[in-house]
Amino acid sequence: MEPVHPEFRPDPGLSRAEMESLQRQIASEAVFEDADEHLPESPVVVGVDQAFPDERAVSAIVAMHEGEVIERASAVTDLSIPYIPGLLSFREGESILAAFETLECEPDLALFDGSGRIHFRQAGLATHMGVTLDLPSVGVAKSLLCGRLSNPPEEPFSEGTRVPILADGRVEVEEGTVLGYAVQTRQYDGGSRYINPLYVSPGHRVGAETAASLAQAHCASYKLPEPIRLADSYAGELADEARQ
DNA sequence: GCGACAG
DNA sequence: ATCTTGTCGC
Repeated sequence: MEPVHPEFRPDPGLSRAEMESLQRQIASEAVFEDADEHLPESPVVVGVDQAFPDERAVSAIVAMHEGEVIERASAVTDLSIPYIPGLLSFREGESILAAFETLECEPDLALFDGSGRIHFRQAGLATHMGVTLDLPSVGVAKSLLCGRLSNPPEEPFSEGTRVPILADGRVEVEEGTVLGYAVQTRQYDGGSRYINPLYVSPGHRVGAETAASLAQAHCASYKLPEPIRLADSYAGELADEARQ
């Protein structure tokens, strides 16, 4: 699929100020609530993840429908900027969009490895990609970029726990706005080890509660939603090949 | 100056 | 994220 808003393509050649300005524009176009048209009964869901062999970015997309993998797509690009917290989508976005351009099926929803609305300018990777493609999207991060937990219960959180993530002073939105949820998708029973929660937020055309529900609904036996987990291992395979 | 920060 | 050995627990 092609970008519906090519003007939002993440050009790594922009200055930092220009990138941040574009993010504010993207955030204003983003819809952080459920779309009027609900998702189909059995949606095609894609998981997106990256790996970085040497100085290149490998983006992998795994498309699933009713629990089955129906397509895999990928792309490799050279990296032009370093990792800068808050500007991740400008480092990885080019290869992600290139991979989407080779995807033949029409996804109804995309799950990204990284933040969506949980971002300084409310325009994390999942939001940037979702708005650019005009595709409903959800951000699934393994650590918290900004914001704070609201009234967290005692740790470790038990499986199924959801804790609201509220905007703090670092986020360009009214303080206390619900940006997403910490979601404990899996947890060990007793024992000495415990699993950290996921930080789930709306990318585009999805509300915070729905984003959390979608992330949970797509988990199989592991902490990460299955489409993302499969995209992660696929990206890893491709990266291994690229290194040789 | 200090703190803090997805992948 | 990536680079890496060992170690814990089921």
